[in-house]
Amino acid sequence: MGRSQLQRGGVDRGGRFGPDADDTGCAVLHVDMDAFFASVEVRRRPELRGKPVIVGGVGPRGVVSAASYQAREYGVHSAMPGARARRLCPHAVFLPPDFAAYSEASRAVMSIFHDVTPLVEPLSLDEAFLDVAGCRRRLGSAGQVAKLIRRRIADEQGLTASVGVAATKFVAKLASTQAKPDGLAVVPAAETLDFLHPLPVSALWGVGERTAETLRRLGLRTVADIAHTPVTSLRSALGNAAGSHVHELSWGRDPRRVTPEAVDKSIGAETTFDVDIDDSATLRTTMLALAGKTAARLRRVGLVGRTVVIKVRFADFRTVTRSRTLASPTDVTREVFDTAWALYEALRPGERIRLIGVRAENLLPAGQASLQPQLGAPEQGWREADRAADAARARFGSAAVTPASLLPQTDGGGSAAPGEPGD
DNA sequence: TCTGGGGTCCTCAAACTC
DNA sequence: TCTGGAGTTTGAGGACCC
Repeated sequence: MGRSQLQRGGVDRGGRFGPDADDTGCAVLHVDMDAFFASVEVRRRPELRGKPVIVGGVGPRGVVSAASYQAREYGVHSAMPGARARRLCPHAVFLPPDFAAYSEASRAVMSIFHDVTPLVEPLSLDEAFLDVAGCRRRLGSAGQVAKLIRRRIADEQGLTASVGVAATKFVAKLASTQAKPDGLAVVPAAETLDFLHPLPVSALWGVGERTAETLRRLGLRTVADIAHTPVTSLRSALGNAAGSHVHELSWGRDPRRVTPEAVDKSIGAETTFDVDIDDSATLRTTMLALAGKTAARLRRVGLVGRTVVIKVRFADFRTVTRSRTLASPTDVTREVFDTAWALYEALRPGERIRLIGVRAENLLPAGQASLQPQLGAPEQGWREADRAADAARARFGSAAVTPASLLPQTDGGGSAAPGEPGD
């Protein structure tokens, strides 16, 4: 999903880069499910087949999470505000996201990948890289493996996927975008630059709206333009890392391997209020719920965080963050909340607030961390309370344990209701 | 047009350490 | 003892991705 609409054209899907192109030297597959969330909804409600279906965009400030190809014909795409999507396609079926269903479908698709190779690197629920170099004797060339995977996903899951086959991750990803929907594109290793150079700069990974505008001001419009610009000029325009990065990609150089296990760098939760608020009690209650959700997720995956970050977005969409690094890492709701709230109190914005968020960074495995209570703080008691609450929730459901301060109140204010508070 | 929620990575400045 | 410089850590912000 995402940017698929912006880099079409110029590629001959049936010929040079079609499903039967020469796949010598290609070992990387990028598999991307087509309109995944919308397709899962259509699969369980066949009466929606052929209709514009939009997942997300249902609340007053919601945005589109996924749109079926019928909805995309009206210009609807992901990340578009729901109100705009409704104007463009008023007869579309709008559905709230059901992440449990999408996760289940994702697990089924990923298990097909794991039947093929252990070298699977998921990027999100609906896409993954696969290294199929070791499959040749058992299953055939990369192109043949791609066809097999597409067929199994269709037969066993009733869903369609697009697959890109190339020598590198980055080119495989571009190829799958070109193949959409329900297609297969193979970029022969020897023809990588012919594939790459006509594409717009925005096709490059890491080039978003801002960077594309900077490059446009330099007169750089295509990947070929970037390739033929001195890397020093790119570095001075974009910064060292980004300048070198786009220059390397423009020559098809991408040394990253397919790496199966990714380590979490941060875990957090945030919520946007239906209406901007300045009521301290609502903010505090919401912050407690977000801290609880964050700490519960840390405990579930066995991690602790050393740095607590809060994010505050004001009514005018300005966003600030504040962070504090603790003396020892934590997964205790109370400690996450106390730190987050202290950061908020120090900020004391005095403006109406649109969004707040809590995040834990500098993560490490709970087993490796020395979890020491702060001076004077009964942390052990809080940790035990968290564990008991986790156990109760596991047994009786997420609503089984709720801090008193999160029980329904009669005042108005925000409508945020993040799940899994902690205490 | 009016912008979600989950993240990663990079840059820069200031503080700190050696 | 003071000082400067280099390297590291922390904090904040921004761009980007799905």
